Amino acid sequence: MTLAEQIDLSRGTDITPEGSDYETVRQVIEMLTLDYQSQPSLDDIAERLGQSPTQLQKTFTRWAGLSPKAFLQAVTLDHAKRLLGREELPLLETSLELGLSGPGRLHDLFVTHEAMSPGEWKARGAGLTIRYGYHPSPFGLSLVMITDRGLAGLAFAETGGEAACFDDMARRWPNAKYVEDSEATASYAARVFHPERWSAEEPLRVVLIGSDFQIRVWQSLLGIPLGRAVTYSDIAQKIGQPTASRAVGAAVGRNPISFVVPCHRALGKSGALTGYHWGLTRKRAMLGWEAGKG
DNA sequence: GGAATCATGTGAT
DNA sequence: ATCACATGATTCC
Repeated sequence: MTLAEQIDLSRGTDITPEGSDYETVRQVIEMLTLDYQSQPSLDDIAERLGQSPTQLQKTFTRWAGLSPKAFLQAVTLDHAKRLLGREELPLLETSLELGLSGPGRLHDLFVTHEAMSPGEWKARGAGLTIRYGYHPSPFGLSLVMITDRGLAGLAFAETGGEAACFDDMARRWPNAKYVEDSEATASYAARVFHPERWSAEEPLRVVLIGSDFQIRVWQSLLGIPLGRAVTYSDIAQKIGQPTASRAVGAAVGRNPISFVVPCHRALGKSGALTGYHWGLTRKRAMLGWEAGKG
């Protein structure tokens, strides 16, 4: 299925130009990653994509608000290390400090989160109705899942992989009742990828469905401001289990509300992007995209 | 710089 | 019980 067809399929969302640009961005990131030894230039890449460098320039500025050069820099290990920062400020202080510099910098104050009780978690979604729909996004086709308490799931489908994506999500809460309803999910989809539309007055409402440990990890992810990143061991320290960094990695990997709960801002201690449930390319794309917002 | 190896907590089976 | 991990530190080359 082509991207244009996917966008046609989506109902009730505004069709953003960013949505159709992702395919180009994805290919560029993959070429850079696969051929990192040969260091392909922008001209090389444009040629291989059958585009002119000028077209590519336009695509990047439209998609990320960044020139190709700045975008490529944003995707390097050096940049990731900078995101980690040097100083050892506790996360909350850091975010409050950065929050003073303007709207859109803060993450957690503009997202209200509510956790399911342990009992509800153990019931594996029994008694819960989850409505879902597919919508275009800057990072490919997204699957949005909501309950009446808020956004419960956000996932990404590869082209033609909608069913696999749905299964991946539905397995997490196997006893829930699933109803396709993209009219209901459209209002979430319209805001999720526009963090500048989140506000303290009208926060994005999310509901975390997971184990106690997972919820502690996900809450701590919500404290990472735009333009910053933390390591898995930072999170382990923060939740008071300093030797559990690997368990943190596992919990981060099971974050059901990707992007909104910014699990892409968790990196290895070296700055390496050690993994991403929806593909490392997408993690790079998110960090590059955010580099244009900060 | 790797590659190999170890200690490690959580959640699924 | 056992196993797979989106880790990280250490110890070899």
